[in-house]
Order: sequence, then structure tokens, then C-alpha cells
Amino acid sequence: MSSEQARRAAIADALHSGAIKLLRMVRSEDAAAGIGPAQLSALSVLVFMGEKTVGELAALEQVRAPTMSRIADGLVERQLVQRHSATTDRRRVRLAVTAEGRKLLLAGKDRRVRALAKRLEAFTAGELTTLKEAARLIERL
Amino acid sequence: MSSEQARRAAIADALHSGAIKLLRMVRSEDAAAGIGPAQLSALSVLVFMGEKTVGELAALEQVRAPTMSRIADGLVERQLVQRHSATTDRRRVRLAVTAEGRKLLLAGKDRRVRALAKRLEAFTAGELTTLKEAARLIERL
DNA sequence: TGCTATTAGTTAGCTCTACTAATCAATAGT
DNA sequence: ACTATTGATTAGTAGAGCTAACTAATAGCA
Repeated sequence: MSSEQARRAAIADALHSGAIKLLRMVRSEDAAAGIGPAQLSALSVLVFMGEKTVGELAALEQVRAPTMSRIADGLVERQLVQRHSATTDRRRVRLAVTAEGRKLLLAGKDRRVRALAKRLEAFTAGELTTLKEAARLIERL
Repeated sequence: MSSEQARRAAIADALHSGAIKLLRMVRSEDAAAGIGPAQLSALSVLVFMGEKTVGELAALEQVRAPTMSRIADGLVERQLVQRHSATTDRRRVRLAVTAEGRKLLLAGKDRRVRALAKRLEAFTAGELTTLKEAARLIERL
């Protein structure tokens, strides 16, 4: 069991540096988006998970509410997101992505994915299958 | 071939969100390090790749030289890194990690890896093998 | 040799991202 | 109805990114 633990630690280490390397590679594409990383990330959550309140989004992004409030300021100013107060609880502020916001985010993600896909040309079909299965497993984490 | 391209794009997409998810998970451990993400990342390069000049480190970290100069300020102030000018070219400033810096970084990385390894307990030996192989492939990117 | 161009790093000043503390408004619980 | 709690914002600070401008050192060359 100690050796299984060691194996898991070794794999965790390898996955960790792999993830860092991968994201470092694609991050260079983000300059073209014209907005900062925190705004981009928050926008991504809104696009893929739908409307969220400030507090919910802050929790998902692992930042405090004031930080998310500022990020929302920037996104609203750029007209990528709209603020509207919830009907049931007027303290809550719901954030909804605009058509423009969705477009900007999807274009940015597409740039990242295309850059990564280009690197994947170096792999065989079998290797790609391994990567695909690994990606599915990681989703389960 | 168009379908192979589509397959690569799909796998790139899955790997991309997997990497985001994975790093988002372990990032919460970094609060304990007591230094910011940019300083931590620069320190990591110095620990694992050895001494670098400001310019070299800036290039590796994908930031401009002034930014790295500021990051170095913070690391030097915390005595995690030492600046000393190179002998051959006195314009160059070499950055070297201190014993304290190495200790801080390794402790932080250990926290991350342990947190991740704990999650890996949910997987079978075969699944772990898939993840291990995928990690090796990603290193080749 | 001496003049000029280039290179490496820093400083100054801006924006964005993060925090805590304090505040305001609305809801919930006696 | 009064108080406590909750959700969001404001204020103020520090860290992390940029460009522009500067200093110091090296390289190139007439």
C-alpha cells in the first residue's frame, strides 16, 4: 500500500507538470482576446454553466466576492456581461453573458484549442486514444 | 483527414478543460505558501532548471523583462532568491534560489502533489496506468 | 582609438487582479 | 418590530502585467 501510494504520488506529479506545460503553451493565444485572464475565466464559466450570481461565480473562481464584483465591473463595461438583480432576492445580482461576450469567449477558446490540436499532429492514433481516455478520467476528478 | 483533424480538436478540447480543472483543484493549496503565483512560478523554474538571468526567466515565464525584474524584487526581499551579476557580461543579472527558497518551493509543490494524489485514490490500477502514459505523452508536447 | 548602435536591466506610471475591512440593502428569525 | 444574517459594493492596499524611458555595459566599426 505504501508503494501504491508512491505510485499515485508519482503520477500526480507527472500530471501536475503536464497540466502546467499544456496551459502555458496555450496561454500565449489569450493576448488576442484583449481582456485579462480573470475576466476571461469568469466569462468562460458564464458561457458554459449559464447565469450565476456574483457570490456563486466568486466561489467557482476561488476568489472573494469583492474581487468578482470588480471583475464583473470590467466585463460589464466592455458589454460582455449584463448585471440584473434577481426577482426572488433583490440582494442577489445575476450575471448573464451577452451575445458579444459569448462570441469573444468562444473565439478565444477556439484559438487555444486549435493551437493545442496542431501540437497533437505529432502523435499516432493510438497515442491520441490514450490521451482521450486520460482526459475522460481527469473529468472524473 | 478532415475527420482526423476533428478528432484532434476534440481531444485538444478535452485535454484543455482537464488541465484547467486539475490546476484549479490544486491551486487552493498555494495560499499556504505565502507568496503570489508569479513569484511561485518563477521560483519553480529556478529550482528545477537552475540559475537564470532576468531576461531568460522572463522569456520562460512569458512575461516582459520589467515584470520579471519586479518579481525578482519580491523574491529577493523575501530572501528566497539572490541577485548577482555575471562575470562575463556585467549587464546580466543572474538569479539563484537560496536554500530557503528551495525549501519553500518544494514544500508548496508537495502540498499540491499530495492533494492531487489523494484524488487519484478513486482510480483503478489500470486507469492510473492510462493517466501515467498520458502524462508522458504530454511531456513530449 | 573613439563614436555609435545594440543589449540587459531597472525605474516610472498605468491597468488588472487579489485581499481585508467597512458599509449598505435586503431577507430571515425570533 | 427588532435583530441577526446574508449578498454585494466601496475603499484601500499589495501583487502582477504592460509600455515607455532611462542607465550601464558590450559590440561594431571607421
